[in-house]
Amino acid sequence: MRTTIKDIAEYTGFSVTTISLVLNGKGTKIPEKTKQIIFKAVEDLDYRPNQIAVGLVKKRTNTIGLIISDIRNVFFSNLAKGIEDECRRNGWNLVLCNTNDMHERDMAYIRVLADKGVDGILYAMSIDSDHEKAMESLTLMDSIKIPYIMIDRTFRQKCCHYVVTDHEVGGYLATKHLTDLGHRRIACVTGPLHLDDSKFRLDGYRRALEEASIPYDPALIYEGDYTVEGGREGINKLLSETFTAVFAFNDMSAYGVYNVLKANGYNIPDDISLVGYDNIFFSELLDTPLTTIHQPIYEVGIEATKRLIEMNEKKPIDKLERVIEPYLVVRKSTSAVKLEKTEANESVK
Amino acid sequence: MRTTIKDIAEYTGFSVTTISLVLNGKGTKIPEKTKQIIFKAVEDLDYRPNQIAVGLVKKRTNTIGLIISDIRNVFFSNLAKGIEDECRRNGWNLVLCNTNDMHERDMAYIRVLADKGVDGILYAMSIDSDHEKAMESLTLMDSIKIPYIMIDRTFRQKCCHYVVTDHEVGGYLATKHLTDLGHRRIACVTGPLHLDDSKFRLDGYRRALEEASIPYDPALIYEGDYTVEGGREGINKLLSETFTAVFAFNDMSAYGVYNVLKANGYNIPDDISLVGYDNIFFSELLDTPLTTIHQPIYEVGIEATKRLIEMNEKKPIDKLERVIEPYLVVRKSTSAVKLEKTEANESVK
DNA sequence: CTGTTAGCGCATTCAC
DNA sequence: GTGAATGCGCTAACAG
Repeated sequence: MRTTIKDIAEYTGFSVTTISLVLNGKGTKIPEKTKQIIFKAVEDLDYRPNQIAVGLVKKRTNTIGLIISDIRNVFFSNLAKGIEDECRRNGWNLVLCNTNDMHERDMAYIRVLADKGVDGILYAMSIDSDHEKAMESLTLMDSIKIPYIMIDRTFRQKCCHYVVTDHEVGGYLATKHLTDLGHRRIACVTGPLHLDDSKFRLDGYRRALEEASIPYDPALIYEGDYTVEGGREGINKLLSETFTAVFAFNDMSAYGVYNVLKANGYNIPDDISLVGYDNIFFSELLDTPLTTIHQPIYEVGIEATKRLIEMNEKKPIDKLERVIEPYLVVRKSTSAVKLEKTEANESVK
Repeated sequence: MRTTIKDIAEYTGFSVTTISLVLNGKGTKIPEKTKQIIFKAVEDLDYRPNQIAVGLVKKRTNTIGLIISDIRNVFFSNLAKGIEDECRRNGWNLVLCNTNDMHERDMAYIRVLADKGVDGILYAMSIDSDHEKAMESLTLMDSIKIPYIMIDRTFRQKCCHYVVTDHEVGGYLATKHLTDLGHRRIACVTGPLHLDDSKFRLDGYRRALEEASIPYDPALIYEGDYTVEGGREGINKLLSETFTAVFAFNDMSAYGVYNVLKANGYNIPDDISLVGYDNIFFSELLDTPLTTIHQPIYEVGIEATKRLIEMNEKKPIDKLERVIEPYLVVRKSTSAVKLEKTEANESVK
């Protein structure tokens, strides 16, 4: 049996209260001698407070719940690492919940986390959350009265705390890099466009286009799903159009584009430039290292965790709207557009 | 305030006991009518038992602790996904702990998990655990009296439950594939050799060599650390030797080898064949898709979780020694050795 | 300065 | 069939 506070009370002869007091640093007026004895006993009996009991009375578990779609997604595992690192620094713990992008699981996990008494939830909404579903899960979140912060994905129709990267700027940066290189026909493999992040990246894309006086052509836009397979399908569809560059809305779909392009004999970047989004560490390992937008997602995890813990310390919680800036990482998959395309390509071979 | 069992007792007029009884399916002798009323009240008041209170009295939390080095490692995130999936199916939860391969963190997390009252621990020991440290953490694990299973990495000097893949067979398979292709000089970039898994893969390598009557040459062995950087360093050192194939003990270091080899103008597989280990999803996305050993690590997660949950259900826990077989995945990074190497290479160019 | 008394929310004997 | 009493291990008034 685990030693309890009672055991060390008997062992020392002091009452349970005294023990609790000194162990929680509230024994201001307890003689040094008594403390010594108690600490020694704690040492001798290897006593550690049962956190379940502590949690029951304090209504605090020092635990955060993380709801994401799939930890195997490198993007999310980076996020999770940031969160867990910050948790550890503060003596907190992390409960991991994968929803596989199913809204019902969002709902189920929110309830479970509430039942377990977590002190906060970090929430990356399921990809299948349309307006109604998003509303439903956020209403549930509000009803359980546990602080929560939305990460990565937002849902602006409802006011809530969030820590995100600036997807509009990211989309802009990626596209501007391409227009700066002279590209005027830029295809897009987006993510699901009912998601704010995808929507914003597309906004950024359009802004960069406008600045370069390039008309927006819907025929160049393929709505993907952030997967390698989606990237493959997208570029296959897109290949009937003419373009000199592709902007994939995440690195995973960029890999799909990359594969199909190379398989079809295209040279990257000589024939077609490619820029991704996320800066997954694999991207620099490709034979043609991928130019991409770096999202400081690890930092998002840290920041969100810090704030969530803060919310548990002090009362005043003003609206948290933290936007972290992404930046462009130029590697080998993009180059200036060839003025006389066909000829240029020939000369390369 | 959250509704408690007391609330629904008052609401229905029945006692707390009765509520508890029917909600836990132990009200065999309670009239259907009463049950109906209670269930209705639960519905009306949206009552859900506080799991902290339940945990305190039942001494069960239905929670598993997972100790790994770094969730960003694709290998571990696959493992974690398997674990969490199986947890969810059983109504359990997962607490994630990253140790960054630091033994002291293993120790700290083991204690924390015990304090939180998890019902089981899945433990992948820190990479820096030498004999003494391994002994220390396993002794601690034993002392806290919580069921635990070692995953991926074992420590055979001490008897404990484990679920692993067969590293010896994996090493054998990888090497045999190479010897079958005619390679006789096969370089190795291993993992830390004080780890059982690396040690066993090397054993497998030697067995395949013996079978092919190839002498073991220590000069071809570089002890790496399972990182991309380690792979780079390893191959740079090894390049002074002659060999026609490289066996990297995990895909990450294979990427390092791959990069350096290509950067130095070697063609894979024409000049040098390369086989990795792990079958990370990224390996098939390389320009030269990597031949590698697939470790069913997701399945390891599921299996380990199942057994850990079982240990909480029934008493009889016999020694668990589950070994899951890996298999070879042949892709494009390996080919038959060229008989007249130099000449053959020239003709390719 | 320290001990007594009450719960936290729930499950579980044991009576009625 | 149902309820009152007890306690899980701990913290926190409140006394003294």
